[in-house]
Amino acid sequence: MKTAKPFKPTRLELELLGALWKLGAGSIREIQESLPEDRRPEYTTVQTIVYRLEEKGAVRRAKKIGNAHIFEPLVSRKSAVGSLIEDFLGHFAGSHEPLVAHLVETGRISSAELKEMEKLLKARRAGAAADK
Amino acid sequence: MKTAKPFKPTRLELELLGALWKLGAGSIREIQESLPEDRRPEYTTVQTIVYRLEEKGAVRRAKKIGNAHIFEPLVSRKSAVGSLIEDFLGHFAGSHEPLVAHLVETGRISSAELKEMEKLLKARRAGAAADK
DNA sequence: TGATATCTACTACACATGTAGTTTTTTCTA
DNA sequence: TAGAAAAAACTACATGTGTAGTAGATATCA
Repeated sequence: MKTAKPFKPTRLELELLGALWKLGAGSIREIQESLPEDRRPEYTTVQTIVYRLEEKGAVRRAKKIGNAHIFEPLVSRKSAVGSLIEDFLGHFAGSHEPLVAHLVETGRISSAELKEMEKLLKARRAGAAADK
Repeated sequence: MKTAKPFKPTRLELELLGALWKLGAGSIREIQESLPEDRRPEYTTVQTIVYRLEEKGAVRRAKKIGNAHIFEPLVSRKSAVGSLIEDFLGHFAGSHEPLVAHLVETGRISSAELKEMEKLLKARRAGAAADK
């Protein structure tokens, strides 16, 4: 079971994909307007990025309403975020200790999250042998 | 207490800085040759990157041996890696759950590391009030 | 000291990304 | 149906990054 397309979005691409994941699908205008006012690019900028996402196979034109194309995501948040993380971890080939240490030291991880991680870890260990 | 310069290295820059951190200081040639054979750029490529690191204030010419300049890092691994992580976490503004979940799901974190994190977390909590 | 090796300094270039303007087409609306 | 509004399609451009070549200075060795 391969995870299909490892699409690694750039900062802006992720931002727009985030909007699409929330919206489900939407026009350029809708995408643009769903972005937080502080970092909301011009309409044509959003358009450019969406077109690029289309070229990269990350979104597609689902239908047309009036004269507007409605775009829908073709990659899941999970896979996109996964690619990002994998790529990032590449920087730490070997040990991720600096990463986890930093997360903890800067208070990025709460004890609740740690608990959650423990649970996940246990579950993973339990199912590891049966991994299919 | 501000952490001085938040220098965020690129992939290659980090690679070269890594070499310098290991070496302590070194010439372009030494830096180049200390890189793993598989991804070892041409001498001039290393040179270009080191020059850029110099412009960015991340390294400096410490001295000259023969006709070769010896460069030394001006940023610590900790601060550089910290910047990288901070930047990366920006992608996950809000919740880092996708990140930790991914780390665990892909077996990136061992139970030993989790234990370590718990310890760190406890220490942090204990010292939090006295944070100076 | 002259040839050879090495290094520096400079230049070049393609590709990715962020950013947005201009022109053309389509669709409403008075 | 003509003009306005909206969107599409196309073009442009600066910056950052990876990658490396070339020319000229410098050191070293026979």
